[in-house]
Amino acid sequence: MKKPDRHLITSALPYANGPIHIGHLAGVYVPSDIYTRYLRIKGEDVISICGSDEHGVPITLKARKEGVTPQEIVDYYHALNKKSFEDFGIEFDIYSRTSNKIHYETASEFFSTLYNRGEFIEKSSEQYYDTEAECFLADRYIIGTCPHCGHNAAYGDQCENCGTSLSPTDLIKPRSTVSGTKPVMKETKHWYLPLDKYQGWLRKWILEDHKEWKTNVYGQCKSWLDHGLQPRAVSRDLDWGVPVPVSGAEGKVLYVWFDAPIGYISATRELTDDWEKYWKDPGTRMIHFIGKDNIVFHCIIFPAMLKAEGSYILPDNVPANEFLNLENDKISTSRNWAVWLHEYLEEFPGEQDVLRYTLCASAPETKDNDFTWKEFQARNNNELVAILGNFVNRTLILTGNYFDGEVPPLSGTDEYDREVLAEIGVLKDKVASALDAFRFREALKEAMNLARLGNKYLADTEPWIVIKNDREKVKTILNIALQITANLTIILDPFLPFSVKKLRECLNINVIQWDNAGRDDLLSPGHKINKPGLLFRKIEDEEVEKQVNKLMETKKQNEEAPKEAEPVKENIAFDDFTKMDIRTATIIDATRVPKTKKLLELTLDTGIDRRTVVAGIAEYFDPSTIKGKKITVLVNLEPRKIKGIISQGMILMAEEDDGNLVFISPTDETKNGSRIR
RNA sequence: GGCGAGAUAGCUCAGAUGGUUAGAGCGCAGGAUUCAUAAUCCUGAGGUCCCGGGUUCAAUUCCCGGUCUCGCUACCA
Repeated sequence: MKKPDRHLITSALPYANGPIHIGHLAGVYVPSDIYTRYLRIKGEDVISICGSDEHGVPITLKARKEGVTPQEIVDYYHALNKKSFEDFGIEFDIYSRTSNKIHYETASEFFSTLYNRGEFIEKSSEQYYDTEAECFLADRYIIGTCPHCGHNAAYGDQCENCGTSLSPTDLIKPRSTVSGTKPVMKETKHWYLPLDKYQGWLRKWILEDHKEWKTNVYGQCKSWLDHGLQPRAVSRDLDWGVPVPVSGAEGKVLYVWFDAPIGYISATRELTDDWEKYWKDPGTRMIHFIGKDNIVFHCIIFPAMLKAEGSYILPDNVPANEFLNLENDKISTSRNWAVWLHEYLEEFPGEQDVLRYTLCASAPETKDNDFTWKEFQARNNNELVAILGNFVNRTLILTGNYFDGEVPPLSGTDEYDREVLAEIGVLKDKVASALDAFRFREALKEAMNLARLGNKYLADTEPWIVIKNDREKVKTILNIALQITANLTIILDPFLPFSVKKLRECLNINVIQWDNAGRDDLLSPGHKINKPGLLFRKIEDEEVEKQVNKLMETKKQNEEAPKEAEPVKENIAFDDFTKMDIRTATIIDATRVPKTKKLLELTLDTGIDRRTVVAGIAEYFDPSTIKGKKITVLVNLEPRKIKGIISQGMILMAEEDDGNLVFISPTDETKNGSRIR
């Protein structure tokens, strides 16, 4: 492979509606930072780009809920996250944001270029419109009754109660969250990027030219390509975002998926006037660091955009990671189930490297992985303290004790000495080839093996015994141990920048470039080292217990008050109630509806007749166990065809907080068809 | 339901274009050692390589079918 002239590293733009947590770090920012630092210490031309993604509906919703403007929301999280990254040692060359003027300009220009060239399709469709607020309603702005679970505040894209994904037209009794009124369907025009047009070259570019991409990435792309790509809307009716730069497009903005990746470009423009060199010169190698939820955008959609524009380079690789769980549970911002970066930085001051190390050592590279505080403690105490910190400490202390802190000369090596010295170079190459292939866990393990090698070397040569009758030999031994230590400052630099900085101070040396790793003369004889300080401290049981308790407390709170009390629906007239004909009934037969996950076809004896009802309860009940069950049923619901079966009525179910469903059954013996009122 | 990824030692993961005893780190057990934050070093125990078929002289590896986990997607009360 030809060596690139320069590197452009991008890290997924974090969405500015919440703080950064360990899942973000392990999946995206720790690997991207390690990779960037690796290239830097190799002396490569590299820039690392990131910033806040500040548009999109969720931010407008959060703003509305908190009674502030979207700008205030993004200002808050942008500042918080920017500072957290800085404090954590994630060294972006720029951490920009998509509400910047330069981003508006860049995104508008990008759109206009494609627009003028006729790359978009214009299409009109009917969408919900709020006549009072005079605006179109994004899916999330519409709430109504969930057709699945009856939850009366389901969003137009998803019901948060039962997790079902919806479209706004599915909602029963939709209402606008803007004005509270009932929205009407109205025609609106949008622009679409015809992804299908790029299907051919995407297929070749990914499936043939990039077989080296990670299997999860490659497989996901193949799946999309095999399904066939569809045109995708690039605009939305919303007032928060980059306005569509076309006359007659008032009240329309660029869809956030279109504007966000352009954020990489605008951030680069903000960073340097030379930005085109990084984005348009084929000598640049672009790498996107992302999580698995972003694969399709970075491997298919953004490249299609860049290709359509024509003057940009395409990514060379997209090393997407899987997800990180926390103490056996999915990380969730809304459930507060996370280790937040800004909190970690406060609670473990000066210990950035411990988290960097843990997250890298068990990064979700090939499959989802679990973070536990116990493992965090073990990694710190058994590896950072016991292997790395300890080796460095004993070397420096021995040098202090025997040679008054001066590097002794290498005075004659035996075969074992030479083997050990040679091994340094071997390990360096292993670290490099692992990093080149984005295998960060393996790279870190090999880097730590250098410290292991040091410990073994000291144990085998026993300078504390040799000193008694062969001082010359001890000079050689400690020289070698010190050379290993100096090599550690190079090889560990990308992973543990804070500790390596401390170590350099102890050794009284400056940054040494990567290519020098493997050498046995990094420290010259007579060089004075400083008094050693400990690189890492042990983390006590109480500290991790405290963290676990904090999580347990969160869990408890979630269980006790898992939901906001559901608002009581608006009052209805007694007549409305009497319109409903609810009866007791018995389930006579139940079978699964083929090719569905949730549906059961029930045959009921309602006392009036026998009828068929389709119910979405298959996930909770085995058909064979509910036959003969006494239940209640709404019998005069308008019949509806579901999966080709006419459903005549609706079973009444109580839904518990965890989504579990319970039949509403009479507690005493009741004749089928008894009316409920 | 469709698609993608995964399933290997108590835990986290490597690995083999099929071929003697399947590896590493941590944890565990025993030993050595004391320069070092009781830290290190050595040795050892631990695996029906998810299950069932098939191909083969030989399968944990290839093929077919299934189970479970995660994700995307569809259908949907």
